[in-house]
Amino acid sequence: MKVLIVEDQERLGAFLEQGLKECAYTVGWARTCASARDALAETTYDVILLDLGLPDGDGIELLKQWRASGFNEPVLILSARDSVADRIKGLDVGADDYLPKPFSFEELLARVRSLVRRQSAVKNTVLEHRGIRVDLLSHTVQVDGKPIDLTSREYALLEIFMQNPGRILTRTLISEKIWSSHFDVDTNLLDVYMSRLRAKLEKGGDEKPLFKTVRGVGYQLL
Amino acid sequence: MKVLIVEDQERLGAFLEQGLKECAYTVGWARTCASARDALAETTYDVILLDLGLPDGDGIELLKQWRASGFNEPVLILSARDSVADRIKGLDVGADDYLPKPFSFEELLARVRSLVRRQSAVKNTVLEHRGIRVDLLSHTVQVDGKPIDLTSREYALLEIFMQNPGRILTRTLISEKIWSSHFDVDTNLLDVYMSRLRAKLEKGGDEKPLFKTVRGVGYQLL
DNA sequence: TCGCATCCTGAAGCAATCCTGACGCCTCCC
DNA sequence: GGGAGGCGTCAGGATTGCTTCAGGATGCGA
Repeated sequence: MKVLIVEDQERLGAFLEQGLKECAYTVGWARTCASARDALAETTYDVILLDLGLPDGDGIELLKQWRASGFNEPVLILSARDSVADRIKGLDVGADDYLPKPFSFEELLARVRSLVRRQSAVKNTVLEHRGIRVDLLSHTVQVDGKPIDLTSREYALLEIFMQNPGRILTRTLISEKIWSSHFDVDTNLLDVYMSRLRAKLEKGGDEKPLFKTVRGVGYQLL
Repeated sequence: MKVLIVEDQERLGAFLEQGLKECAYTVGWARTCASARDALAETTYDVILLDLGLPDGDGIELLKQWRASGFNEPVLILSARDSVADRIKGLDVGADDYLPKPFSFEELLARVRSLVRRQSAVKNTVLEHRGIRVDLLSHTVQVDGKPIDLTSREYALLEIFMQNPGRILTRTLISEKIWSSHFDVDTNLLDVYMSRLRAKLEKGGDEKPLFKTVRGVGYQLL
């Protein structure tokens, strides 16, 4: 799950970045309108946190342009301006939510979750498949009821598969989601992590393996 | 006192809303599973009234997911299904009470009051977990009956964990609660206090440690 | 069946993160 | 004014996860 922070204040930005990373979001951070545009041109994000007072232009204008050009990811406006008029204006030009500063991080998290959920309609908080349980909120994993320790990379990888059981996921697709856009192709990092996941998830028996390797293409969660 | 009604029948919902409002409850009303999830993500409620037959999913499933993700507000199931099996199923997945339709509003009120009382009774006095006793009123702590001296920071930290045993709490979330909001990210204050807490609370033996550190994320009270 | 491309996986270096003892500053209290 | 205790900072060492690498295994086309 990827979040783009558009915020020029160093402190607040760092705080948000850190906090969201801890919750296993992939985080991008743009400090200006210009770099926000660049960031969105490069990859897609699931949610955008948009501060209004930016050094090189107004966030409202930016949002208006985005919406005009058919861009429809959910946008959550963070702003010190909290008059009703500002709120209405923000929502009018296409923001999905409006959070006045100062806010508690907990509340921000709740709203981000709500936006993500709304976007992907019936997305569950718990994914279950072949005895594997992934709790998207607490980021915990169980296999046949037994809790399994995964590192954050391993978890991210597993989540992608659990969101798409049965589907063949290409290496590029996976790598892009886990290691952000410009991923070095000449590495076997993905292989290594697949190996670790299998080691941690697959039970001893000679059952059907969990992951199928599709040569030259990617992997598939069976 | 806040109550969330999850009910798709317009008539009954309106009736409940009206009745509860008259009794000075703050009332939220969700007509679908999806909006119930949103509502809970946004704020906390003191009691949830949950109807089972919802247009976009089963209430039982919803409740199961909530409980799985560590959500523990009291839930009162309202249902036309009243076989003993249904009752057991509901209570099994974590409902606190079960009220078969049709019911008198009088009775509903009584049960809501009872749930609120039960919860706040538990909430306001003492938290206990793995031999640790935290008295929220006097701010005193005991481990296996022996009183432990904690400084106020240490106590605040412990209280947060005791309010959420088993849940992974991110560093940002904790820091935000203990220190001001928008906490400085580049400090190891939290680490230091975790270290102090462990030193004071964990007993010599080689038992399961009390706190688990989740690298890059936060800590968890086991 | 051979040879090549691809994949698997253990080992090891590296970097980030975490732990913890030491210390200085501050406030409160005597 | 002096002492005690709490708070926050710092730094070195320990730990853990991330990444790279290399050698072997496996699959696939010729």
